[in-house]
Amino acid sequence: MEAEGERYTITDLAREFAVTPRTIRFYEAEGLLAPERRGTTRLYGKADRARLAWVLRGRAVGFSLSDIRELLDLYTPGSDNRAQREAALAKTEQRLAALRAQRDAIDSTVTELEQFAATLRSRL
Amino acid sequence: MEAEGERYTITDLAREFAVTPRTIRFYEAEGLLAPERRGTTRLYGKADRARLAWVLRGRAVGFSLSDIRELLDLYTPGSDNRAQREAALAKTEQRLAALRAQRDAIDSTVTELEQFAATLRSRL
DNA sequence: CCGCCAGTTGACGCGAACGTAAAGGTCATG
DNA sequence: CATGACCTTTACGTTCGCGTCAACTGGCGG
Repeated sequence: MEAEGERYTITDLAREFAVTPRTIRFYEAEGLLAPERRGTTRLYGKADRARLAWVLRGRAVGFSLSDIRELLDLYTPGSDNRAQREAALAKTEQRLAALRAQRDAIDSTVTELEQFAATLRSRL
Repeated sequence: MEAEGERYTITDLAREFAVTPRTIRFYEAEGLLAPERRGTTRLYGKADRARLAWVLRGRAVGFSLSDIRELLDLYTPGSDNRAQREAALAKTEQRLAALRAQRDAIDSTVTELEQFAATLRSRL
């Protein structure tokens, strides 16, 4: 089976995710994407689209591109020996801890901004 | 009253918040801090300390330094006419919306990473 | 007075994440 | 066949957030 399904051009994805084609090519140069080619033109499938979505959400939560590459590499099992899986688990849990801390920081900031907004409204 | 209270040196604050003095000076150059001087040496008070804490938490949630400066400027009322307060309120609520969106992104990512961690553990 | 530490101001450097030409290939359409 | 739309690569430019000297200035202990 030759992976039937939607194919997207680079500008399709760029529009859908509100980034520039340049950005998508840059992610490919960084090893985050690897679309097929028809000639020289890139052709993206469902999986590529999902990876791109992952990358962009990673970026939205503050991950660096190399962070994201690392996580994506964990997702795609590769040669699966025990030590590698344990390392992957450890790294994943580190990320989780950092994310929860970040969410706490966001919550504090939100609370503070809400109070500030309230006092602003009260003075109108 | 001459604002009695603790005074901190730059390295005091640097240690307390786990940043380098260079970082603190940089924030001052960016207009985020404005400590007193005894001669040329910087002296930080409680308010400066609080501002620094704000800056660092802002950075932790992904704000740029100019974002942070903007928010700090809103906090310090300045010349308080009605239009300005309404603008401040609008900007504050934009920030709030962005922060909530970011928290949602974090929650999604956390959920996904948790599932991934679970499958990793099940394969050990 | 000497050395040393802690502070200061430039000024240049750097990695990350793209933007922005410059120069060209390919394909449809009039 | 020429024009335009869309794709490509190569390569240099830019912004942000500091790091890293370099060179200097007090203040303090011995």
